[in-house]
Amino acid sequence: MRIVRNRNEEMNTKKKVKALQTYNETGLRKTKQRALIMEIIRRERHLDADEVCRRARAEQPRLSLSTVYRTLQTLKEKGLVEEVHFDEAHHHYETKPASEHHHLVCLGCGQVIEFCYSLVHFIKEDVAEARDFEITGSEVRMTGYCPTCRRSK
Amino acid sequence: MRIVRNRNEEMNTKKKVKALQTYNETGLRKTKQRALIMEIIRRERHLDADEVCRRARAEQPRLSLSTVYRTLQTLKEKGLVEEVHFDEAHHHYETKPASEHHHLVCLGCGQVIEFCYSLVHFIKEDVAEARDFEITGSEVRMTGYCPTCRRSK
DNA sequence: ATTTCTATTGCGAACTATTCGCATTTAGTA
DNA sequence: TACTAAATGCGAATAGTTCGCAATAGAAAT
Repeated sequence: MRIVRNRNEEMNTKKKVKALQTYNETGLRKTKQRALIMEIIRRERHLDADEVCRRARAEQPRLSLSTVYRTLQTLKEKGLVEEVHFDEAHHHYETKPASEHHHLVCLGCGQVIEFCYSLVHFIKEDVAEARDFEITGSEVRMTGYCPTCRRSK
Repeated sequence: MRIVRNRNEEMNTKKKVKALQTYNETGLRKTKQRALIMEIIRRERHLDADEVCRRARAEQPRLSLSTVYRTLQTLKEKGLVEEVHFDEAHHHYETKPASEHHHLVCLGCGQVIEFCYSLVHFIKEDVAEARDFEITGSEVRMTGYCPTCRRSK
């Protein structure tokens, strides 16, 4: 564990409120890189880090892949971005959605469909109670074949 | 796509039946390595490749990590093993369970609890119909904190 | 039991995803 | 405008996984 000495933590209440109004209430500095990354994943969902970087470099050619990773990590910690896990051995990212949703992945063409299901929330509450867990996240992923890919098999 | 020329495919029916009785109906050759890997993941659930390899080497010190990866992959294709995805950027494996189950992971101590929920199956059928997908797999994962870890926070 | 055929293995190198250290730049203050 | 710490870019390091290939070893045929 390292000690995080965040500017905000040292401020008095009045200043803190002011600070929190900058950059989307996160207390993070506004940078072109971060804004662009945020914009890209807001526009297109469940990209992986490399895809984010490639898209971003169209506008900021010198953007570093490390920065992309660091930024996604930071935004995830701030709760603005969610990491999703498909079958692949790397992560995908998306802006935190208003309503909880889940993923249906076609193994043929790779398309990802998002779907909502209030039952999932119910399961979550139920599991939390049954196992006495404080549940912080849940992810439902289904894989299969879309109509088109099924036909061409 | 490469052409798979499997011995069994060339056999006549009579011989084929005989072959299928060897090594658990899979048509795979019986090897010490494969048997050991299978035994290890049957005994202990959701290990990752490296953990499987370390445990196996207690008995077969020269076992190669590549073999572990290849074997898990093969067994997965044959439907004997399932790959599960936690938050980490690598896979975990378990023998295919009799009944579909899901995972609850404690972010504090890392323990994994398996739970069953027939509702999940219902959701699966429902999504399949609504989106016209042939669904081949589903995975539900919840993360949070167990009672013990919650107390020590 | 011996031979034959090819699946499987071990090894090291290659590859992909991710993180880290550090010098440099830059946003937000004072 | 100057100061300070956050954020960036770069290249190296690490972790997980796959690949190529020669050597080994199951299973079928003799």
